[in-house]
Amino acid sequence: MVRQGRPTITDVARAAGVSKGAVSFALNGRPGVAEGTRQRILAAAKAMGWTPSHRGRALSTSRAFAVGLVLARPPELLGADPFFPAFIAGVERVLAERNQALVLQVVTSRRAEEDGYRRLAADGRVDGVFLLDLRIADPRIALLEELRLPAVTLGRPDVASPFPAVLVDDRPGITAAVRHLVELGHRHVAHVAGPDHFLHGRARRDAWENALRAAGLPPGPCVPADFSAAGGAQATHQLLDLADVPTAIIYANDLMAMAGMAVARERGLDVPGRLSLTGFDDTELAAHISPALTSVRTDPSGWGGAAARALLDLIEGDGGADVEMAPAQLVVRASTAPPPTPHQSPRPAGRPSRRPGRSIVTAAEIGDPS
Amino acid sequence: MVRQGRPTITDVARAAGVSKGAVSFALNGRPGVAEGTRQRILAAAKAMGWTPSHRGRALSTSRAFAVGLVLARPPELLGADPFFPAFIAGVERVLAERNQALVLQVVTSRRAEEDGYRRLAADGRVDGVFLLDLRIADPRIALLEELRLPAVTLGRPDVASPFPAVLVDDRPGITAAVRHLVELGHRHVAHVAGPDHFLHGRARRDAWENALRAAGLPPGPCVPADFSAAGGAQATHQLLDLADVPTAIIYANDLMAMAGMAVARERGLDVPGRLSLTGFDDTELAAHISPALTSVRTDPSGWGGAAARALLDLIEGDGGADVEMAPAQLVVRASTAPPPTPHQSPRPAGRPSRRPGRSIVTAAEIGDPS
DNA sequence: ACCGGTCGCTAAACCGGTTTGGAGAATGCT
DNA sequence: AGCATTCTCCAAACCGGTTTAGCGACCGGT
Repeated sequence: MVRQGRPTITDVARAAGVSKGAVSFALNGRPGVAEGTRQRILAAAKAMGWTPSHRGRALSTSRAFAVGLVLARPPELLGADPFFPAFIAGVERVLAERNQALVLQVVTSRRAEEDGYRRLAADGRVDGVFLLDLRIADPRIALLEELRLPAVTLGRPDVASPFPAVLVDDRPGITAAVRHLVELGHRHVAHVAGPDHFLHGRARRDAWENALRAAGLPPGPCVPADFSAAGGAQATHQLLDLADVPTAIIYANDLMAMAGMAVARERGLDVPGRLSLTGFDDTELAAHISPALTSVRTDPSGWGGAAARALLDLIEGDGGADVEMAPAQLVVRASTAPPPTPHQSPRPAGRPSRRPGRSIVTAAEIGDPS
Repeated sequence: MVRQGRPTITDVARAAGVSKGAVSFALNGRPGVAEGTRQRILAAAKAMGWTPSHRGRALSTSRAFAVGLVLARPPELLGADPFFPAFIAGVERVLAERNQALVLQVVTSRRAEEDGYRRLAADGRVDGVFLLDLRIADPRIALLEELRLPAVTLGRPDVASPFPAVLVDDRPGITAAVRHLVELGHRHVAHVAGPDHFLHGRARRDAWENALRAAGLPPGPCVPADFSAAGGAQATHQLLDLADVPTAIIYANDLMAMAGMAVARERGLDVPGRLSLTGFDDTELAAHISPALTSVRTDPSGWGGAAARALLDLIEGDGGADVEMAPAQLVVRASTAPPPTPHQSPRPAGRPSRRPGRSIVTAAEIGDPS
């Protein structure tokens, strides 16, 4: 009689002439099974192509062998932001090694986001989750605690958090951008920020402000936007309508910077001749627009890998420590140049040299098209 | 004594004074349980906050209550392509309604892709999968058949397929783009295509070729690229290096078109004065670059929703029919204009009027910035 | 009053693993 | 040899649901 369907542990046990328990022990490398028997069992398993049923295992061990990610960005932004796919790719690389799966949830409203976590927890679909896009006084931390759902945050929350964090620091990149512009002679450096309630948006803005102050300059105007191209364009219009037009704008992401570049062009302002622009993310496209966009390179895929490792370690019981990631780096391209009216370049104290060092690299070094 | 952990069906049964079976029947709305008893059971369940364990149910019903998606694009492309996030968002909307989850796998090599499906099937993690980016003679169809994994394809495969398809047709969009350019007077319309092995890349190319022939024009040069900005830039260089430089280029996606626009600018070619360009996807950014990009709008989110519905129906047993989606639409913006040397506009037979009809819309109509 | 059928429910088997308690054999030690 | 210890393995319980077989009560019809 031909057995139909997948073989079960019982079939293997019968074939190897042992009990179910023995097969389980042999498979999981537990002691208490003679080496010869173990080999015989494994051979039988392989012969009949048996893989332990994930469902059976999940039930008996109360584990899901999966982790979750709830994305709560508006759909139009999701598509434009290169962050998530890269992050997820990094996550997957690690998960695949450990035979875990990623359960994704995309929601639009904040209310739905909470439900998303609740459902993930209630269904026991996942053993842990990633917490991205941290917000000021993020309520999700308490929620996850209440749900007893292990988590790893991307960035350090501003509230007490029991969860390990993957420490990403956007500030050095922004600081380097400001310094770069100041060195070029800019004195009116504006900022188009991300939404106020995001911790990372706030961090970029603070870094911009602090770097300007450190250079002895007053922070220029700052207008918060929403990371979308439309928002970037609108913010740029606002800045260029000011009486005292900035000579440089630091955008919180590439998408807004690219839209801003178009706005400048439409208004007849040469970039970088009259206006310098910098982005953030270093999208693939950044190097391929004209002029090529000076941007801050981050490593979302690396973050994803680190976050996945941290989360799995946390779930396994060991780990729980924060992991620090390399700081973001400025990539200098063609969208930045000295300002139009040649100021006496202020040369801030210490005059950071432009050598490609920790936080500034040139386009050529990273293989940009010539 | 306080029960710890989540209540189980046994707890509910005890509380309601009935057997496990009765609770199960009541919950699932099966006949054979008196109305009064049913109410009592449901009340007890609600009182103690019981939700049936997904794991227990999965084991006993041999269902995963989840569907899978294996993404096999190179990482750098994943980030740049707005397709996936939008598709996934559409999928999620439907899955959430039906209390199903999405298991995502991102792989890089084609070998890993096959393993991805095999693992998904072997682990029983999903009840079905989506099949995207169909290729010529796609081997995955046979693989999924062998794995007995229900699937829904996006587009109609070129091989016999037992799976329902969500029929998306990129061709009308490309056809409209060609017609638009021909109407403007272009006679040398080139194409920067996607990779040859993709069915949709091939379809766009065929549409381009056929539309030109239909207009009585010889197909211009066509260079296949890889959907990346770098690829688009390189392809554009190739085209502009030709002795007979085309006056218009149709790109298979926005990303390549944007990179191409930058290349043209760097070479001193005015867009659209000397060269007209069209994209595909209608990325958010397309409307916000300068000049704004004429592009073909698709509806990946709608496709995702339709695909999810089709897949769930297939899994449930009903359904299995193909579902047809609205054709892609051309959105005319500022990157297209009459060619430099004013040809006698050939006015192809029938002279399709430019009224915003089935497959052409103007930027204003879709709320583009003025 | 008897009989056949339907209704409402319970007990138990089942899905496919993991884990525990203990039996029996082999080994070590005196 | 006798006893304690260790090793190897099995049987059975368990995870939390679904599903089947079947039992008793109630119903209407003759």
